[in-house]
Amino acid sequence: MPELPEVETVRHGLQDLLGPSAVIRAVRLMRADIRFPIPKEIPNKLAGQKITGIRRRAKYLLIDTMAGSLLCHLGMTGTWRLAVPGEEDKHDHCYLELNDGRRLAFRDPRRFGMLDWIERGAEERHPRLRELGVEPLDENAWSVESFFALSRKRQVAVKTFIMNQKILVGVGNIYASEALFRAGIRPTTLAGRLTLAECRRLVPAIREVLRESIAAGGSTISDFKSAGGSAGYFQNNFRVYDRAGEPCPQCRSPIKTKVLGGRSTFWCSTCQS
DNA sequence: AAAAGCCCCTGGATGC
DNA sequence: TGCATCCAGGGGCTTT
Repeated sequence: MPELPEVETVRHGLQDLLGPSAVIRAVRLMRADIRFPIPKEIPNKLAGQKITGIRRRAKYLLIDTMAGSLLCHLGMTGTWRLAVPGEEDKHDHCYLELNDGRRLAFRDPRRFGMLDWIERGAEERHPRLRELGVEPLDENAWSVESFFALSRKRQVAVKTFIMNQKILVGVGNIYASEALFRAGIRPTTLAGRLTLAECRRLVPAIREVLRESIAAGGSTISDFKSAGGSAGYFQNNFRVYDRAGEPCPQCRSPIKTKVLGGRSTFWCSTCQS
């Protein structure tokens, strides 16, 4: 589900829900593992801690306290919601019980998500965070020139390349197709064959589609919701994703689809060369 | 080092 | 209504 805009939407929603002075009274873990084992010390570490901030890094959420951070990846189906009494679910894996009586629930039916504990100051040593590429919306960290340089000699399709979290973070299967359409580049183009001119279109196209989606509250497919419970509407703005056979919004020729690197891919063979 | 394939898991949509 | 099949926002791990 969640690519950068959705994770950012959840982050923002959690921040609004929690406000500046939320305190965790207790943590309940309902299972020992989801994708990976959930550290058993999380309840002890978090009990009594004030939440000092909610951050996003790549597709990860970090719930910060003075003791350390709860690291969370939403996988495909992970959600954080304010729990509604009587709506407990078998896929609720973790509850954060707040001092004000509210309960935040982490629910993840497919269990592709993760929860981990990062001791304060140990963030840059975390094995999952250490290997991540640049934040595409960080104007200082990412540029056309650095992207062009990184792509040299890479024999992988550009769509797979921009979804590689070690290169740049946050772009998943939806926004990869959308950004390449906006840039007029075929998903199957080898990354190493991108011209500088193409990179000059692709870098801003990635930024543009991510920003637009964040502004729309992300894309709601199936049941994605922000932590505050509202749905995003960027799915209404998809130009090619999940539109196989429909007319291209620019030229009316039918949108094509094929599986690339195991993921459904959508493009216009007239507008993208 | 880089690329390709397989795998984890549940549930919804579709077809018979 | 039931059952089988396919597909889904991700990414780690193993093999080539």
